[in-house]
Amino acid sequence: MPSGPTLHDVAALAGVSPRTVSRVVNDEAGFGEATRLRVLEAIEKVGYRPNMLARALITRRTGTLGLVVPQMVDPFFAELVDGVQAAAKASGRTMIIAKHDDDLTEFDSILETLSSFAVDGAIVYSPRGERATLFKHALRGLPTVAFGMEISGTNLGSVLWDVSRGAELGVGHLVRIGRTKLVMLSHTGAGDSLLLPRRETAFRHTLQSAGLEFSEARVVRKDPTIEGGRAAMDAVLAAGTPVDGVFAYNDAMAIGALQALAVAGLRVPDDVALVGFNDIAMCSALVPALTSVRLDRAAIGREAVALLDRMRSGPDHHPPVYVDVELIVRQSA
Amino acid sequence: MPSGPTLHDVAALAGVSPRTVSRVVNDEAGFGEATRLRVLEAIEKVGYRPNMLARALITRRTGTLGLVVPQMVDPFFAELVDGVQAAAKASGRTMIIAKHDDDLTEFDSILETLSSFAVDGAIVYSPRGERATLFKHALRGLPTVAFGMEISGTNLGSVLWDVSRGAELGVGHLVRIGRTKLVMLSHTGAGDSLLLPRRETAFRHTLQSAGLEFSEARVVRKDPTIEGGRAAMDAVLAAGTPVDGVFAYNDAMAIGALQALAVAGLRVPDDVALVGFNDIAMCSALVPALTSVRLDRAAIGREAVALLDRMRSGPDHHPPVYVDVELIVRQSA
DNA sequence: TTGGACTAAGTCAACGTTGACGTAACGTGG
DNA sequence: CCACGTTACGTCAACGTTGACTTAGTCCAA
Repeated sequence: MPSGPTLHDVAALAGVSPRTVSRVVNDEAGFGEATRLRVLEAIEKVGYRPNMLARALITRRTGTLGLVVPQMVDPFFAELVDGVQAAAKASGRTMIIAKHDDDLTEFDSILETLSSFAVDGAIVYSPRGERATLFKHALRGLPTVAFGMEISGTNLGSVLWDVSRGAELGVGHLVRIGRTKLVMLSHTGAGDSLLLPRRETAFRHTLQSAGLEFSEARVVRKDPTIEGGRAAMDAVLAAGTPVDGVFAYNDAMAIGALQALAVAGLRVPDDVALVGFNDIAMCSALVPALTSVRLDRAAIGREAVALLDRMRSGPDHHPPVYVDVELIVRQSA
Repeated sequence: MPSGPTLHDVAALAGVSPRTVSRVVNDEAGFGEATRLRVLEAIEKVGYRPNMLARALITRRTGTLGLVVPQMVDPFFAELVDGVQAAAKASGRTMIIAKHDDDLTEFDSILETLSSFAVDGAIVYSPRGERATLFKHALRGLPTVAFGMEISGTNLGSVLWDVSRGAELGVGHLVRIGRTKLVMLSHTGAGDSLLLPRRETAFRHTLQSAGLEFSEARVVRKDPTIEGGRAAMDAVLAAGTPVDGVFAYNDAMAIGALQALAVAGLRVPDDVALVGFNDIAMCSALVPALTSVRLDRAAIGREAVALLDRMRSGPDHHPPVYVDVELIVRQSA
């Protein structure tokens, strides 16, 4: 692995000092036009590229952000990654993406690695909402923005979406279109302790404020996957629970419900209306297209990057940032 | 952003020279047991973490690999990323992931960035199979493994999967289960020029060698998406082309076909058997579960990392590596 | 003409680590 | 007890860049 040409090589060729080349490269002031041209020509000729390692060693800035998510196979996270990366790119930064598989030890070591590479900040989806690790690295000097959990402090901020309101929107829509026998397909939720209960609570509240019956039998909990959704829907049908509207924990479960309903010969939305959560891209490609609560991933990414910027220049404490949710009505409800 | 404790801080506390601390940290030889313990204790006490930037500046190694893909929202790529990352982790390395959105300029600048961060190697899915950019950066010293295209040279290798064989497997299976009126849902294929024709060619060859009719009307080309697959299948049905077996360009198109067939009241696999390509995770969650040609993403990742290792220590030229494909038979065919 | 302000450079050290080399102390075989 | 190898360190420079400071020259107003 050759090291490539350095400032010195360029300087020698252009007949100036390395410091001057550095100034030209970084577009600082303090050089003449003629010099600038000679230097640029020399840079071109030797194919010089700045060594980020050396630069970062001094400046302590890399122009790089770290993004840490549990996984990327779930389209929700894939699209979240996309949104954050778009925002990072828009602000001229490179992204390092890593995943922790919900493993706390790995999460810790990823943050360690990011720190040792001197990323300018980290944007993370903490495994099971874990907080201590976040505080630890933030205190050591890693500016961090957490997703989906309310947390703030020195070097630590958060971006959230209002899950309760999203659930209200979804369930409210089912009520508004005249559905009265609602069921929620929820998830067993070992992790995600922060966000899960809100959806169920909102489900109950919305039902009650609409004067509709609520009972524990109207919440079925399975894995938050297609198979889980199918199993949950099957369980509802097998139990003979009357149902004309379904609110799913996420889109994957909604897709599973769609399958189960099709197999059972029930039409969507005629017999049963169906609302998902997250609005992954696939929602619009389903038959019938899935009504879902949208989280604007692009906005989330922008807010996270913007918050990181504010944290770097502003005072210690920054309040959590909330990103709007929105109901996208399609064919399924 | 504080810089954190350095070797010097540890050295001062332990009463030794920084060089000795460095030796302990890197587990080189040349220090006594008592010293080792004192140093470790001091490291613990001050919370020392090595600065990767400084280390990499000298050693020219970062223990980091770069992975560059067109995008991550397509489950195929998401799972590919997963496979590569697992392999990198298994060999003790960190991954930097970036996406280029099929933009050649961005691809170039990503490779530039990776070089300037001194990654130990890059694993890339080149936009539209572009080669020149790969050669350029490889020659400049970035060891690179390309996916899905046959290329090799100094610092440059490739990992491929045999698309033709995959297509033969898929189509052959349809023939073997007695289907005689086959259709291929292909894609319009601006990009992917290398891999696309193979599938169609294999489709034709397999048909012909089974003594079945082939005509251009039996290949319909649309976008490689769910919607594209649905449109393609609709087109086949609308044209009245007799069909009892469908081979799709990828799983997304197969899912679209599944939808179109359901809407048309045709049963899968009874009326029409269906085979996808890639075997994304969702295949097994569909109803009916989708038979698909599997590319082993974990194996692909392992081979790519292994090839990179061989390239770093071996001679200049390494032949392309082929990863096996396999037909996963489920309910749809 | 002097002095001050400004411009266009150059010099040197430092960032935190490791490579190359030096050296004092100790052990060991003859 | 001397020569020699080995162990356990220490010293110093270097990696490629930028921060802080210096310097030489120019321009202009007083």
